Amino acid sequence: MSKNEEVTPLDFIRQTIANDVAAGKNQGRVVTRFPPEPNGFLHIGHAKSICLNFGVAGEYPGGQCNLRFDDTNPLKEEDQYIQSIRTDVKWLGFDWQEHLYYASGYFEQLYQFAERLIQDGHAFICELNVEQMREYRGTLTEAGRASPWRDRPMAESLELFRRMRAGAFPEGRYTLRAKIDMASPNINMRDPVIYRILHAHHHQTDDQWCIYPTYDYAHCISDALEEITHSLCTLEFEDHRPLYDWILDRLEGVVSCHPQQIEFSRLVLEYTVVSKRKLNALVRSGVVDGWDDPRMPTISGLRRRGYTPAAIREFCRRIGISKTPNNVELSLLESCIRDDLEQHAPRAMAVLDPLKVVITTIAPDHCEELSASNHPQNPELGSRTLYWTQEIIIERDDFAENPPKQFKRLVPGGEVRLRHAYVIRCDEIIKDPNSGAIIELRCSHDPSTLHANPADRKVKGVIHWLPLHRSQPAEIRCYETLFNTANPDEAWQGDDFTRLINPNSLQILSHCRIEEGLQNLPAGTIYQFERQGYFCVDSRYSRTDHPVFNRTVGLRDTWGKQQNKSS
RNA sequence: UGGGCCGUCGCCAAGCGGUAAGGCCCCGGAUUUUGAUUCCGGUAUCCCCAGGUUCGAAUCCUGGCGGCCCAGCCA
Repeated sequence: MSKNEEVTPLDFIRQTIANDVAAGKNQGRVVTRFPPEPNGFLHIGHAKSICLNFGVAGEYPGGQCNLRFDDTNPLKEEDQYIQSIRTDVKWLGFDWQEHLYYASGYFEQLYQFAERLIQDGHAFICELNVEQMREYRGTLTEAGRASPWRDRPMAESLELFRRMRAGAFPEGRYTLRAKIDMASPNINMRDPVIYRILHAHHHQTDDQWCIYPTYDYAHCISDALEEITHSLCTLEFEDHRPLYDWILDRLEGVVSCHPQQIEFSRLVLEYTVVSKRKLNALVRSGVVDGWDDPRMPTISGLRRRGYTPAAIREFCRRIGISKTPNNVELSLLESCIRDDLEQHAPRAMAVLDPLKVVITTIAPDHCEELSASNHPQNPELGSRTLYWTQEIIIERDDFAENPPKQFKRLVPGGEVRLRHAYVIRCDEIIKDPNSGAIIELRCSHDPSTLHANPADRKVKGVIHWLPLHRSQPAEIRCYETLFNTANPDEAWQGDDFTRLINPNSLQILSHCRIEEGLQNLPAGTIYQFERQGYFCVDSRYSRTDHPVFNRTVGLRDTWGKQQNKSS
């Protein structure tokens, strides 16, 4: 490999898997799974897991990644989430092929295995209620006490378990517990509940069941039944691995596969929260207009904002996989979307805050067709026609009556180039006699400057513009971070999060103008509005007679940065 | 202060006993009809700290310090 080739080193999980494959473990197969619970929308943190699981599987011939809904708690889950999760995973560019599964699809087997555990003396029916169980569990520093039902005869537990399934008892009356070790320093091993009674309708199994397995019990067995080779999950499940292994060890001979669980640290992204509870609170409070609000870190929010699957995948590649507690800067995400859009987004012009300019050197009925390329580096994106007319508009802050140092735009008596058009000189400022506000500029143009720079002088600035009458009105929505603090998760206390909300997170500019031809684009279409940023047609509010664009991300702005520093 | 895990540049992150990759951010400079892009160049004598082993340690050992996770019949 040559020196200047970029080499992405394997993360520790990929190293482990590569070693396993090389050693012929699992007959060299690589099978992973992405196991969301259908109780909410997928977010950027899930994207990390999706990219890892599907990504790794895709790196091996015959590699496979299952999409499995971890639907063991009917109280929290809904079918609509299943649909949105499928949509989002596909949109991200991944394919589970025929491997779509549900933990609920294994309920019968799970039940049979539970009977087996009881028969083997590894599980018992307990009658402690929630409070009692908490008491018996002990604390982090003190061992727990055995349940009085721990030594219930096997046959009695089995009988009770069967009656539980038959619906003979109310919720909470009994639980099935694994018989492990109440003195374990690992609280997960203190006889954890593996089945509970829930008289609830399940979105997949209807009313077939009134007992449901817990995550710890169902997850490892589901993995094993699917012959997962590497079960990748986040760090908070590290303490559950002994239980994962314990259950599969007890079922050896009945379940032939024992996947290896490996944990990695979950994504923490500046200025965002991803807990379902908090995301939900934002939606319910009306601070955002739904799960797909462009300020939300959900996949659907990012999509509506204009983020591309490729950019999100690249982001996940760049953040890497490790066990280090992390706090990724937003600038990394932004860099990924800029890199993608820089190459692919066609260019156009839009004026967000118009200032009228009259070109005094051409006739009122003058309309000249100018050709403008759609991408400075990629001619394949073609070109379009711009109309050079007497009345045009420019961005209000591209003119300064009293310019700051280094200002390269239009100033009284100064010249500036209009992008794809001529060099103009500002000859006169028209102000509102009452307010003193600038309402119009009168400029002359230099006809020799269309595709050439003047020979005798240097014009340093280039600004964007639009013909007043041959442009269209549009609404443009500019976003900032939803929160005013980089670590909203820490700052979030109780449910009073309103003080954490950035009042400028959404700015609606309703008097913008865009090029003709941009008012009837399909939702999601992305353009770069030159000198400003990347914008995409909003999927909820945009209509032909009222185009709405979302600013995905601004262009890198060294001038603005400089200004901020000096002010 | 029970158990588990983690500590390498502002933020991610390689490194696996042979003398600190890369990306993002940042700072210079060149090119530019986007103050964009692109392009060059700069940015850890040091790897949480202290000892030790070794010809040689970010990597091994010992002891500290700091951070995260766990006491749901959630996942």
